Amino acid sequence: MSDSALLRPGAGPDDDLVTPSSGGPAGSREDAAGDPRAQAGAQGAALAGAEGSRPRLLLVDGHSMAYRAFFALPVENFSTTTGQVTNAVYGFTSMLINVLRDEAPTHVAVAFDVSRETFRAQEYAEYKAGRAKTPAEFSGQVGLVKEVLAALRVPVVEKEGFEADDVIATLTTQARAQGFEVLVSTGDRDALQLVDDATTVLYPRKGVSDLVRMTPDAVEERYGVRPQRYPELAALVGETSDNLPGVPGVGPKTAAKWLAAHDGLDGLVAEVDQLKGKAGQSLRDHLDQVLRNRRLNRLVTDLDLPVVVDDLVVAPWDREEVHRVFDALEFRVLRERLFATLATPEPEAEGGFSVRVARPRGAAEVRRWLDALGDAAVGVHVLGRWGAGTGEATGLALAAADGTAAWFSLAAAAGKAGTDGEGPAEAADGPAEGSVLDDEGRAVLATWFADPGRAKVVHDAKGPLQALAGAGLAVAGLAGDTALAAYLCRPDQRSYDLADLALRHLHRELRVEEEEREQGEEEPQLTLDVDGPATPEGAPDPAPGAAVRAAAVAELDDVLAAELAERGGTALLAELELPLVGVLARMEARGVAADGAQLRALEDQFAATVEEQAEAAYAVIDRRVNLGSPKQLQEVLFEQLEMPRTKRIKTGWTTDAEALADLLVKTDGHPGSGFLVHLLAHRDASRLRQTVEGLLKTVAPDGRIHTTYQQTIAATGRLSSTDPNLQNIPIRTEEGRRIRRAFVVGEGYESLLTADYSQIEMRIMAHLSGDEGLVEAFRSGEDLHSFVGSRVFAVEPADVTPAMRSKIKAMSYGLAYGLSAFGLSRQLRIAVEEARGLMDEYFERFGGVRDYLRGVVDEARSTGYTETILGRRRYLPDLTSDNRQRRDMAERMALNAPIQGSAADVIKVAMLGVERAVAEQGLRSRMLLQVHDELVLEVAPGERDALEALVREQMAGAAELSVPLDVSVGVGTSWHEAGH
DNA sequence: CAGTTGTACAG
DNA sequence: TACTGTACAACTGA
Repeated sequence: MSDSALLRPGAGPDDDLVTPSSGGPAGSREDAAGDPRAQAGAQGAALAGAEGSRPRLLLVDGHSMAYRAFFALPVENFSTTTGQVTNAVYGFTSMLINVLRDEAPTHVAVAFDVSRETFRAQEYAEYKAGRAKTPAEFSGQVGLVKEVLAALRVPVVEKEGFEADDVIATLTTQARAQGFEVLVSTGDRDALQLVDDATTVLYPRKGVSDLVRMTPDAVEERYGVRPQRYPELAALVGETSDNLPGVPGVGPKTAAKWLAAHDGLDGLVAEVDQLKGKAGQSLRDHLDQVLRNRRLNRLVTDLDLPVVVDDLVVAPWDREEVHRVFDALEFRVLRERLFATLATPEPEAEGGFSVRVARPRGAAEVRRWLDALGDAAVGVHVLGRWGAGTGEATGLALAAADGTAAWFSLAAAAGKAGTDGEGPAEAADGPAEGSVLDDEGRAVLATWFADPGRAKVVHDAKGPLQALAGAGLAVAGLAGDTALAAYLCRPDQRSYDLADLALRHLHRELRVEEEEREQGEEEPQLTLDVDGPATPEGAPDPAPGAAVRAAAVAELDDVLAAELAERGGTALLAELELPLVGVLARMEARGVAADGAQLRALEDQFAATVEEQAEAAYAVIDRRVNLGSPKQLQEVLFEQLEMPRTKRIKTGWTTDAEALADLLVKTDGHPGSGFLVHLLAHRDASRLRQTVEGLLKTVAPDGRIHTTYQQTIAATGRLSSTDPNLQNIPIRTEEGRRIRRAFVVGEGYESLLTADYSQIEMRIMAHLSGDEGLVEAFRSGEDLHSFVGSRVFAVEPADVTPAMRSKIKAMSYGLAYGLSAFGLSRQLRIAVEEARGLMDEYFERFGGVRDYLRGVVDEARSTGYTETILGRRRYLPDLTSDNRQRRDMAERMALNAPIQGSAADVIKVAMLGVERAVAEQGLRSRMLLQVHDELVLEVAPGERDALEALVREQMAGAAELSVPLDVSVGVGTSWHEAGH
C-alpha cells in the first residue's frame, strides 16, 4: 500500500480501514465518530436497496464529476461566508446523493486521479497536455469533496500513476466476475468501453444532475458502435480532452462505418490498404497515431488495489462529521436532502436511556427521594418557558447519571406551555391534581434547590433557572452546565443541542429505552415513549422525556468535564462562566427602563423623514420604487440614471452607503445625484425607525426592556444580546444618540452609571506583546493614538494632527483584525503604497507588536488553537488548510481571538466582581447591561459615589496586566447622558 | 413559508 | 482583501 492510499474518514493508522471492527467500550476514545461500536452491525443497512437482490456497485470518477460541476454551477452562487468557493463540492455532493437515492447501490466507491504522472504521460508526453491549467478555485475543492466523502463514509480509492478510470475499470471487472451490477458515474467517455449488460455508465448530459444511462444500446445509438468498440472509435476520431488527435477528415460516422465493415480496429488495420478516398489515405498517414491512441485509451483492468469489491459495502455515514462538514460548507439544503432522502443510519446511537422515574409528591416522599441521591451532581431538566428575563416552570425532572430519576409536577399554569429554548414543547402535566407536588413537598424541594452544597447540573441553565425562580425555586449550587462546557471545548459550533451532545459524547439517542417504575410506585398510566400513547386526559406524559434529559445531562456533565479538563478549561467554567449564568439571569430580569413616549415620538419623527425623503427621491427619478430593495435600486442607479457601476456583489453591484457616498462624489452635478442624497437620508431614517420600532415592541409591561444574553454564541468568548440586541444601539450619529436618550433610569433609582474600559483591546495587545513602546504609551497616561502617532510620524505628541491621529487609530485597531495594507488603504482612502509605508513605520517603532502577531499565528498553527489570558481556547483547523482564502481567514481569526477573547474574559471577571461587591456592601444599585467593554448600572439613591468607586475598583482590578486598565465612568438620567 | 442576501448598527 | 455579533426587508425557491 506504499504507493496507493485508501482514504477513510477520521481513520487513524491503527484503524482497519475497510472493515470496522466491533468491540471496545463506548467512550474509550475521544472521537465519537471513531467509536467502532457505533458502526458495528449497521453496515450496509443504511443505503442498501432491496436486500437479497443482485448486489450493485456504484463507482464514481470523483475528479471528473466534480470538474463537471465546477463548470456547470455559477461560482457566484456557491461560496461560503468565508469566501470559500463550493460549487464543485456542491454539485458533486448533490449528484452523489441523488444517485445513492435513485440507484440504491449496495456497494460504493469514488476514484480519484492521483497525479498527471501516469503511464500514459510516459508513453506520450503530450497526453492531456494543452489542457487549460486547472483553475485554483477548483483544486481547492477536491479536498473538500474528499471531506464530504469521508463524512458519508464513502471509500476513496486511488492508485499512484493511474487515473480514476483505471481504478474504476479494475473494480468493474472484479465486480462483474462476482455477479455484480455495476454503475459508473463519470464524465470521461473512455469509461464507455466498460459498458455491457451488467455495467451502465451514468454520463452527465448537462451539468451533473442530469445523467444519461449509457447502456450498450444507448452507446450504439449514439456512437454507432458497440461499447467494446468505443475506444477503437475514439482512437480514430481522437479525444480532444486528452489531447489525443484523431485522423484528419475522419469523424464518428466514417469511423463507425469502417469498424463495422472490418470487424473492428484490428481488421481495419489489416485491410487499411484497401480503403478508398481521402479518408483512407488520411488513416494510412496517421496509423501509428491511431494505434498509440488505442494503447492510451485502453483502461487498465488488473490494478493491484488496496481494496476489493467486498470492502466497498455501503456504510452508514458519520452523522457528526456530516454536520461538521456541511456546516463548514454551509450546505443547509443539501444536508436536509441528505437526511430526508437517504434513511438516516443512526449509527452513533447504540440505544436510548433507561430511567426509573419516581413521582414523589409529599414532603416525606420528596425528602426520602432526595436523600437517596448520592453526592454526585444531579441532572436537572425543567419544562416550562422562559426568555426576556422571566419564566415559568411547569415541571421538572431530577436524575442521577445511573438513570435514577424523579418527576415533579409544578403544573400551576397548565395548558399553554411550550418552551423557549431547548426543552421540548409539551403541555403541562396532564394527570389529575393528585400528581402535582404538594406545598410541603415543594418546600422540601425548594430547600434542596437553595442548598449550595447540593450540586446541580443543567443544560443551558440560564433560562431554566429563571423558570424555576418563577416557580419559587431559587437555585444555588449550579455545578455544571453542559451547554457551557461544550461551548468552552469547541466555541465555534453552531449550537449545543442536548440531543446532539448526547449522541456525540454518550453515543445514545435522547429517548427512553426502558422505563421502570420505582419500587412502591403505583402509577398505572406510565408510557414508554414521550410520543407514545397519551394519558387518559389526552396529554402525553412529560415525565419520561424530562427524566431522560435530566439523566443525559448528569451523564454528559462527567464526560464534558473530562474533555474540558484536557483542554485546560475547568477553572474557566467553574470560576467564570458558571457564576456568570446567575449574574446574566438577574441582569435580564432587571431589564432597563425605556421612555415609551420618547420612543414613540422618535418613531413618528423618523417615519416622517422616511416619507419626505422617499417622496423627494421619487421626484428626481420620476417614479416610485421600493427604496429598500437593492435590486430595484440597481436598476434606478445603473440603468435609469446610468451612474458608474460600483463594487461587484453576488447579485450585481452594491448599493451600500459607502459605495453610494463614493458615487455621490463622482457624480456631483449629475442629474441623479439628488436621488443619492435623498436615498441616503431615507436609508438612515428608515434604519433608525426600524430600530425604534423594534425596541418599542420589546418594552415589557413593567416599562422595561429585557434583553436575552447568549453565552455560547461568540467564538471568541464574548456575550451576545438578542431580542432585542442592546449591544448595537446607535451612538455614532446625533440622530442615533437620541435613541440612547430613551434608555432611562427606572423609578426608585437616581441615575444610570456607565463604566467602560478605554482601549481595552489595545491594552491587551500591549500586555500580550510586551512591546515596550506600547506599554510605555499606556503607562505614560498620554493619549494613546497621539503617543503612537508621535512615534510613527516622528513628531512631538502635541504636534500630532487630527488627521495623523485618525490614521494611527485606524491602524492600531486594524492590526488586531489582521488588517492588510490594502484594507488600510481602503479604510483611510489613501494609496496602498502610503498605507504600506504607514504600516512599515508602525512596525518599525513597535516591533514587539509585529513579533507578537506573527508568533500568535505560528503557535496556533502548531497547537491548533489560540488562547486568551484565562486559557479560553479557540480551535482553528483551517490554519493548515491548503486553501488560501480559508487559511487567511483563519489567520485573521487567530490574530483577533486572543485579544477580543481576553477582553471578554476581563469584563466577565469584572461583572462577577461588581455583582459580588454590590451584594457584599449591601447596595441596592444594580448592574443592567453589558456592551463588550462597557457596563451600565442603575444607581440607587445616595449610592452614586460608593457605586462608582466599587465599579472602578472591580473593573480596573479584573486582571493584572503589564499596563493599567483604565476605566471611565459617566452618570446621567439616560444612557446617553451617562455616556461619555 | 423557510432560507438566503444585502444592508447597517454596535464593540 | 478587518474581527465579533444581531436585526430587518426583500427576494428566492421548494
